[in-house]
Amino acid sequence: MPEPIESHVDLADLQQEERLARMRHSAAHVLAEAMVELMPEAELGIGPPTATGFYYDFRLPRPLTQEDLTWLRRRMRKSIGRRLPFQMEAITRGEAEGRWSDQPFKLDLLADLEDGAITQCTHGQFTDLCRGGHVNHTGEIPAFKLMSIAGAYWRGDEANPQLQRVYGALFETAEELEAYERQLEEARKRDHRRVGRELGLFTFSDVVGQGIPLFLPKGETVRHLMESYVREMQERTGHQHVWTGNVVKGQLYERSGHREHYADAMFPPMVDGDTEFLLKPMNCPSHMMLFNAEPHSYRDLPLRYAEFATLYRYEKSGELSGLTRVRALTQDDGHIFCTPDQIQDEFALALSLVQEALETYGFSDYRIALSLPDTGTGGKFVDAPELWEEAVNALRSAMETSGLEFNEEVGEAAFYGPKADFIAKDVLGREWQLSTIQVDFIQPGRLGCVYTGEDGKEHTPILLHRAVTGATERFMGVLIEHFGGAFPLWLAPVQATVIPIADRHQPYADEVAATLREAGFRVEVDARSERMNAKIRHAQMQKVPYMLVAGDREAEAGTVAVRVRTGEDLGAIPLADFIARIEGERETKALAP
RNA sequence: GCCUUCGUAGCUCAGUUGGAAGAGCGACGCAUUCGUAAUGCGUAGGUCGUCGGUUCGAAUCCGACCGAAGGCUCCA
Repeated sequence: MPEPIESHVDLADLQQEERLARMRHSAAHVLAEAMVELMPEAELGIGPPTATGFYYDFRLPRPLTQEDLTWLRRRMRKSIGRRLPFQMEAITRGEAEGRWSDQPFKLDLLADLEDGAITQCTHGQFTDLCRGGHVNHTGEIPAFKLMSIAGAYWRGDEANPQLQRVYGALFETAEELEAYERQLEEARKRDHRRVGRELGLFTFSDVVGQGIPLFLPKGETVRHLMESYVREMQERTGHQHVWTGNVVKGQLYERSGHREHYADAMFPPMVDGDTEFLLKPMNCPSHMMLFNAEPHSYRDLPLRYAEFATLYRYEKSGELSGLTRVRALTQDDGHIFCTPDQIQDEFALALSLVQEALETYGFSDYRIALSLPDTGTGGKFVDAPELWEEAVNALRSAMETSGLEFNEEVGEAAFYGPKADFIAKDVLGREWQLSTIQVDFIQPGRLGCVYTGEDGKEHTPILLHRAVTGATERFMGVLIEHFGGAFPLWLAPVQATVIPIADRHQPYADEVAATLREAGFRVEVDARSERMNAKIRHAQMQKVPYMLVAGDREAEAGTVAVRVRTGEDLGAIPLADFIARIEGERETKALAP
């Protein structure tokens, strides 16, 4: 008879995180119990806690329906009402294999477990292979809701069978659960796909193609401003801008090694006789060819090339998502050719550009991953241990000097070197990689890049790949959600709307607009035959930073009555004073008016 | 790519058992000339995603395709 091994825990004594994890994982057990009752043939996968609840994966004889979720929830409530104790027991491999002989996924899990470390958990009539971490009894499972049904591959691998995953949300109180649902609803309102349509920024066309965003005039204005900002920063820090076209012979990527590593992510080739052309999915090889166009001395280094390059990547259709995952993207790409002892300074310079940009956008909700090779296994990483070590040390040291917090992720490096990625979350909590800085000591050698050293001999440069904001499209998507569409003045596609109160004020409104345009501002006049209230409402919903009301009093005095997007009324201000105010705001790229 | 759900006007959506395609917002026109978040009246706008099938008859049922959303990471 197996021994009970988990003793009573006082939930109140636990850290909230641990307590929630126990509650969520326990709820997953109860879900599995209910599922087995609904469909006795169900094959069970895993049921871990998540950041907002839990899930459980099942292989089932038929697809789940909404009605099933309702039934499962009721059945779970029943178990919870019975306050069934969770009992952990150690069992032998033999016992486990006997119990789950008809449960292939449990047997698969069992194969990875050490003898003596096999435990199971029972509540009521239901027993699951389980490492532990529960509440004492089902009555301690608080407010939860079954949220959605999704497909998920066993162990996340598409070579494995696909299971049905039931997602649940779980919080300690009903109020918190409701707050979570309200927050989801709020997030949907900020979704960049929705805001992008409402503000007339971008669209998609079935006829043009999947994953190819089309930018409307206002969206292109924002794009252009974002890129101009990065261009200005790059010029200021010694980068030279270049341009290398959209199509490249496939042969180049064979030499660089990209074809071997990224073939799946490239559009199929265009064939001309016996030459293949590819839509350019990355710039590095092109920039190396630029480097090779001229002889270089060590005195030229570091040499910093930058390009706003439109790239094409054949992302899987199911992965495409708004502006954050597209097939046509524009990278603010840069390649820095340097000597090995310049790596650390150049990495630090790249870091400072990224930091400056993120700060300008008021962006603080991101994490930094330092991606390192999986030492020992070799595998996809090019074999050059001393170079890897040198590069990893330079990056670590630069990261530490910068004072930024970062996590090291082993095995995540690019095939050509280690890298640091800046990763932000969208409103739905999904993570997207933005800025990136990568060290490359492989490709320059493959593509024959050389410089003449102090010693008069040829040397191979080190290459730094870096993108300040990453892809303009993705960064814009994240920015739209970050600002909820209310861009700071310098970035707003329309910076002010002039609102004539009656038709007779239109000439003055036009005059105001002309003066503002002369000062370089983007201004619209709302000359519709609408009441002022309606025009204000429209400008508010379009998130225009300033509304300038022009009526008799203003026309008489040469002023504008200024309403800020925040709702604040600044009253009548001489036009020249208003211009001075917003010139300052534009100059400093102020986040708030 | 795969799983689930979905596709009706520019947008948000309604459309009963298969029996004459609807609303609000937006657009346009006319009237109104208004002081800080929606003036009134009117008009236009749809191959019901596409193609095929079942049927006397299809937005509705079936199939294929196209597209979109969520998921395929958080290790029993």
